[in-house]
Amino acid sequence: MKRFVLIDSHAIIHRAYHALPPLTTPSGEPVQAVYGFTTMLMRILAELKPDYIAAAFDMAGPTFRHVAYERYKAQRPKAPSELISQFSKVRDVARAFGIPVFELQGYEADDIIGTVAKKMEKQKGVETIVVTGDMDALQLIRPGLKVYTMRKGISDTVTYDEKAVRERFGFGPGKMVDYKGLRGDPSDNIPGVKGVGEKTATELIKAFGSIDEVYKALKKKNKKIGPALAVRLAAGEEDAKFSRELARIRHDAPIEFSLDNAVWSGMKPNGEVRELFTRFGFASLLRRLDGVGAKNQESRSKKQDLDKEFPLIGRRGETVYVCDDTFLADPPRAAIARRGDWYAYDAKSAIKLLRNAGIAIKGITFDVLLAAYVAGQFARDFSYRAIAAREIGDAHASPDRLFDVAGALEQKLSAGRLRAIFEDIEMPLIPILADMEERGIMIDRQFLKALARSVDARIDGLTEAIYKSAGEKFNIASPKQLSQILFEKLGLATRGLRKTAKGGVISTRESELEKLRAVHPIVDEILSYRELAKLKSTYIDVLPRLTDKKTGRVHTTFNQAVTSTGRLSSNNPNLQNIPILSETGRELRKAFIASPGFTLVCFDYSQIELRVAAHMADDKKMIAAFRQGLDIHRMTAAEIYNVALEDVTPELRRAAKTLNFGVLYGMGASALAENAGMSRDEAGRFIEEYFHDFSGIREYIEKTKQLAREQGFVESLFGRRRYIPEINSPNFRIRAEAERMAVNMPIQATATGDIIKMAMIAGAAWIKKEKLEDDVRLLLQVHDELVFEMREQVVGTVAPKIKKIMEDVAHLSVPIIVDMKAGPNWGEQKSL
DNA sequence: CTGTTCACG
DNA sequence: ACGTACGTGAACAGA
Repeated sequence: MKRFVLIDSHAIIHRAYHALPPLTTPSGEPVQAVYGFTTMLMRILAELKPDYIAAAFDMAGPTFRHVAYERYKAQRPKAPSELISQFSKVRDVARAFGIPVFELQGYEADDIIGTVAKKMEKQKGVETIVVTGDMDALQLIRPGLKVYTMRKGISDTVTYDEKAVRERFGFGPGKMVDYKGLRGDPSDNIPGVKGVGEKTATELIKAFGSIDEVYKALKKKNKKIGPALAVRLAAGEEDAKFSRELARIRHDAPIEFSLDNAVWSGMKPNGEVRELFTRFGFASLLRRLDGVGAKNQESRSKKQDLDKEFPLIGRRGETVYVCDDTFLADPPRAAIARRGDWYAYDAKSAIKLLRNAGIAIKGITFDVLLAAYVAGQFARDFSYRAIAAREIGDAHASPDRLFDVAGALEQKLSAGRLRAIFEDIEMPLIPILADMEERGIMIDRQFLKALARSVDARIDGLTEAIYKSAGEKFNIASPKQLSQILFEKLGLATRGLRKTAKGGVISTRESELEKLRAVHPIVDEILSYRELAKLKSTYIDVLPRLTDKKTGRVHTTFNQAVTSTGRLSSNNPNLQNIPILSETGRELRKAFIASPGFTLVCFDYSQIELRVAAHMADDKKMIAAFRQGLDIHRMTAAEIYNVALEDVTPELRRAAKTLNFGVLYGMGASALAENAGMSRDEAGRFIEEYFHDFSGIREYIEKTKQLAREQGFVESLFGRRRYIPEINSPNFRIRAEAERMAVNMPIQATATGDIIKMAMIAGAAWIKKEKLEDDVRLLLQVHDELVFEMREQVVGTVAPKIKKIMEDVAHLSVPIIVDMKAGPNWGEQKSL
């Protein structure tokens, strides 16, 4: 089977233009779209290895769509001149590569694509792959035609065939135009039916198959279409049909096309390409050009001199600068340079990038990203550009100025104990996180699939029930529509209900709906629906997509420079907020499994924040309680209610627990009342009593606020800082908010910033010392919890040791206790 | 692109 | 009378 690659240049150019930062040639002309197109082209050539290739372009001037519909793309601002100037450069690149270019006055690139794709239908034995950045092309998919496009940015690519479209949308490629006709597309100014969004359009197409069938059903008063939706559909019939035609890619453009003119016989680095790359400043691509075709994989041995293996970008005395393409971008995604030691911006990314190339880097001593994060000040933006702008006044500093940036930050780390936080905690954590990310955690996809089916069935049932209770169909996921149904149509009482923050609309959040449970059966149904829909769309549907097909593992990214308290955060996917409380949530956790031969072992710090608070506040009563191993919530309840420990009821304990945590965050009487289900007065007395009994905590809160006012920042036990300039704001609300942050930060930072990170480092060091790397692997960190997988036979000896290391990593005036649990997966864990 | 809601610690 | 409990990431609606 031969392969024909058809490039939608226009879409790629737009995508690259928006996805990449503004890169320029040495003479200052914008070229990021050209760069993006070129890297994409080179990747396609390497990855897809085409036998035939062609590129379609737009031509300036109106197209038939403009003639038919004057509002078409009217709202879209005219392309900026920085983009327009890049179109011809991209054409030059395509020509220099020897790729035939197709364009036609009055037609867009995708119409040319459609036409060529149509002609290819008859061509047997040739598979067509359309490369684009535009989901519209999915309508072209058929047996023998796939679409290669980008999920986000330009490097995250995905190939759609018929099956993939069905999985993603629930219907086949042939239905895409009908779908878009209903849904519309704001970015193309395609109206669609007003009031019908992605979800409703999907449901309609799934149920009826096409716009025409939807309207036939509407006329026959099909029960699947509720009254509200029926009104919207009726009003939008013309729009729907017209939008469908706008969305339809044409396949009758008058062009001559023959495969014979599109033969690709491989990349031959020629003078023309070289000349262009030089002119555009594509230094790294120029070097890569030499590698194309000459596949000398063995030369990538680990011992290779880095200078030879990686594109140098400079040398100054003893200093060597290394980079790859991500370093050349502006700002670079990662950077690394050598001056005796290794310096880096985002060392974790650099380590992973180099590792993928078969090169192990050890001994990175200074990460500009983390230094800037630890030095903190008032900054939130830690992009290379922002840091460079702050530290050396040059937002466009190239990576070879890393040392200058590092030098400036080096000074700032002299403040307080910041250097220790940086050198002893953040820097050593880097390789540990890199390992965790690369290792990933195994997912049981069969299990997830089964769970998806059962959750789906329950959602369908609830949807039916809700429509029935409401007397009409509506979008349950829309707070606006839901509010309208609940409070207008069904007339549920709104007294005492909260309004939303900005819109002044009555809130439909869970804590409000909770109050209406007894009033109407629909409330319960909605609550259950919400829970399941959230679980499905956020976790169950997403995890399989992010799971590596070959290894069956998901790889999160731990961000080390985001939070204001020194915590890590996790994204893509976020594995720090996997449900646990609800029954279905726990079910989901069962999908996270240990590798074959391994057991999942979890260690969590028991009430670590409260223990840290007792220590930092030096609160005698609380310290005594922890030392005696008392149930702290029970003890709090006994104290403030003035009852004996054994007389504390579960209700009292629950209220005390809310208070114990609430106080750490500066909770007020009204919030406590709301939360613990008591009156405001009662809550007020409760808090008063609390501070009377735990006077150390009260004094600590006052002292912390005072300190924050005086120095403008607060500190963790180990000297991590958060600057809070708003602490002296004349605005009460802002000041109060700042005070709560000031009180909370030292505790949260000490417990879930410093201590757990120190434990990770100590644990990793021990594992290494004992040469247990193959048997014991840290997989996840969830703020006060570490998740390992351990080979079954070592659990008995290793787990107690890890527990001990975690408990001994810091010495407080109260014991630090770690609870251990183990099991075959994350959902079924038994205490060890 | 913002607001709302909700998952976790 | 009010938005008053801290720290995150993500999906979705609607403009």
